[in-house]
Amino acid sequence: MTNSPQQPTVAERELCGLVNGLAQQIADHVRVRAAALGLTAPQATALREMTGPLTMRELADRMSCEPSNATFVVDRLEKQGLVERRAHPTDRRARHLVLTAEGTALRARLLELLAQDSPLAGLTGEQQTQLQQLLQQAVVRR
Amino acid sequence: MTNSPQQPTVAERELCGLVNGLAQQIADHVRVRAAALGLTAPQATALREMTGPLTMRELADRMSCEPSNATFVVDRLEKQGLVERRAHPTDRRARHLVLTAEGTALRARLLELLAQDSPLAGLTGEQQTQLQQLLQQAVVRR
DNA sequence: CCTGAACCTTTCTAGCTTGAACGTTTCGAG
DNA sequence: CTCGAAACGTTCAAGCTAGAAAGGTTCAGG
Repeated sequence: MTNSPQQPTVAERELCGLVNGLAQQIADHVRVRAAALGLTAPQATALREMTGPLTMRELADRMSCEPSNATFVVDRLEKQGLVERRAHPTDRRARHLVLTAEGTALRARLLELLAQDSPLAGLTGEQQTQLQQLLQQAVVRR
Repeated sequence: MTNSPQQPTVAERELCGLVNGLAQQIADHVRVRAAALGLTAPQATALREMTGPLTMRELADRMSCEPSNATFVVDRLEKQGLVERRAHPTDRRARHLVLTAEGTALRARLLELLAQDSPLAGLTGEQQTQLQQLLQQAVVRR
């Protein structure tokens, strides 16, 4: 009513497509680097997010997925001996995920690979900062 | 030479996470609206992109997925009587996807639902334009 | 004409993802 | 203390996704 009567929808659909396209581009980037280490893309994403001990729920949040999916991915990582499910020190409901020695080593190699040929190389450092601010504002926070 | 020396890697990982998080947020938005029409999220995305007759490859590109996946999704839409695979007028290798009357009607209702409660409501129109420019530059074009 | 490279689509397999249901544990209200 | 609501993680079914392989088609060169 106040202003901008009728052109939001078209651009918005394009915008969603662009976000999705870039996310896909990032996922592809992770996929090929992960394959070089015998990992799938979700497994690599999980490993990348393991900056320290996490609960399943925390990992799921970092991966932007459901907890049931985190269970699936961690199952695979555990079978490969990269992470361990330990008892949580203060909450018996929760698990404490920790990297094994192998997991820590593989994660270091993964981070090296992921740092090469960034999927965001088309943007300058300043533009990346700008993008980060916009995205932080767009993402719903709870 | 290729990149700036100081703070690229840490912020970049966060940036990728933000892009993925927003894409997930958009997908969730589509999912709930689509469910109200008896569609899944990928089915709704395909329907949304059917602005006119498309080949399977063109649809896959618009959905940012592999052609084999487009085959899967179109199979479902075809079973529901929403789209038809016709012969392509000039290339016998390709299929010509067209919406049925039902498909056209359902697509109209879908677009209405998707226009409500935008997942990008956290940004002003100006910021959305800014975001669009950044994303267009970031997405690899072939 | 013919041949090979490239393209369009489909099939198949293996893996990913969600949502609902479930058992366990925690926490606060009465 | 006891009860119920809520949280954590897992299981299961149904559906999505990529990648490799294969059949048919197009096109450019020889």
